Amino acid sequence: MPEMPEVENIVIGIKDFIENKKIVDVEIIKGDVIKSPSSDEYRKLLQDKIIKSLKRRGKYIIMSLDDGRLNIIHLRMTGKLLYKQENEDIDKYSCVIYHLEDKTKLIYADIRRLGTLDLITTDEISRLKGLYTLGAEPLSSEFTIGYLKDCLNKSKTKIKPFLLNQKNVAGLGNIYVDEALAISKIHPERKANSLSDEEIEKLHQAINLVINEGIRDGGTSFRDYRNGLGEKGSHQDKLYVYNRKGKECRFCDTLITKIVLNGRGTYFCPNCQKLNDDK
DNA sequence: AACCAATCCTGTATGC
DNA sequence: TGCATACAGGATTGGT
Ligand SMILES: [Zn+2]
Repeated sequence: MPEMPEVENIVIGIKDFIENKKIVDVEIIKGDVIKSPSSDEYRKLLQDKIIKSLKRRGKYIIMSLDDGRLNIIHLRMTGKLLYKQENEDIDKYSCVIYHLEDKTKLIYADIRRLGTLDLITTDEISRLKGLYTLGAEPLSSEFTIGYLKDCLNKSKTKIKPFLLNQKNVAGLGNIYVDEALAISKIHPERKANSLSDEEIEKLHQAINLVINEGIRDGGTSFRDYRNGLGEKGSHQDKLYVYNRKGKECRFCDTLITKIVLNGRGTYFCPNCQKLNDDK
């Protein structure tokens, strides 16, 4: 469900409410989302710990505890992190509830339960391969045109799967990749290493643009996404191609096409985003 | 090493 | 209505 802008909004929205608060109890309803350690250990290790910080890296949420451990949360497709008063009703799909010292609670809820919770020490981070191998963050000083160009030239795959690979750019997902390719007018099946310098520059700019606007709009809410306070985002109203099959391209009025690429629904304008002979 | 299809899981939409 | 099928903001696994 959530890509970088959605995760960023969740973290920014609730961090000030939970930082420096003590976890008085951990209630485990659906323990299969806890990947490590065991559910019992997870609960015991978090009990009476103080949340020192809540941060984001890629699509991961990193909760630091006062004993140095890290509670690593990944929402995958339908995970939510919700902050509520202790007397408020909880989501039907709640999996884990962190009860805080001030009569509030943080709830991990997940319809499909594809999301993951891992409680680790700092020297165990390399065990979480997905987190350890993340590439540069959009909008960061590390994410330069040169960085993108180097990664692209090392790749033999198509540009869309390249951008979905978190080792290249951290935090992009299916929506924002299609949007960035639409804005930079690049066909999703182009080979990553076939892009011209001009196209790489436009793509770099488009990635930063869609991520920045996604964050500013509070994320994209199609069905499940809500921020940490249960509010919808508004970026779904501004999309150029994603989920717009058969609708008019906002640049040229051609109808948006949908294909399946590496198992992911993929939207593009067949007029603005042409496939050259270098495929 | 790197790519890609299958897989995890449940809910919703669509078609017959 | 009932049932089957496809599909969904993702990442890991295993085969090639
Ligand atoms: Zn167009």
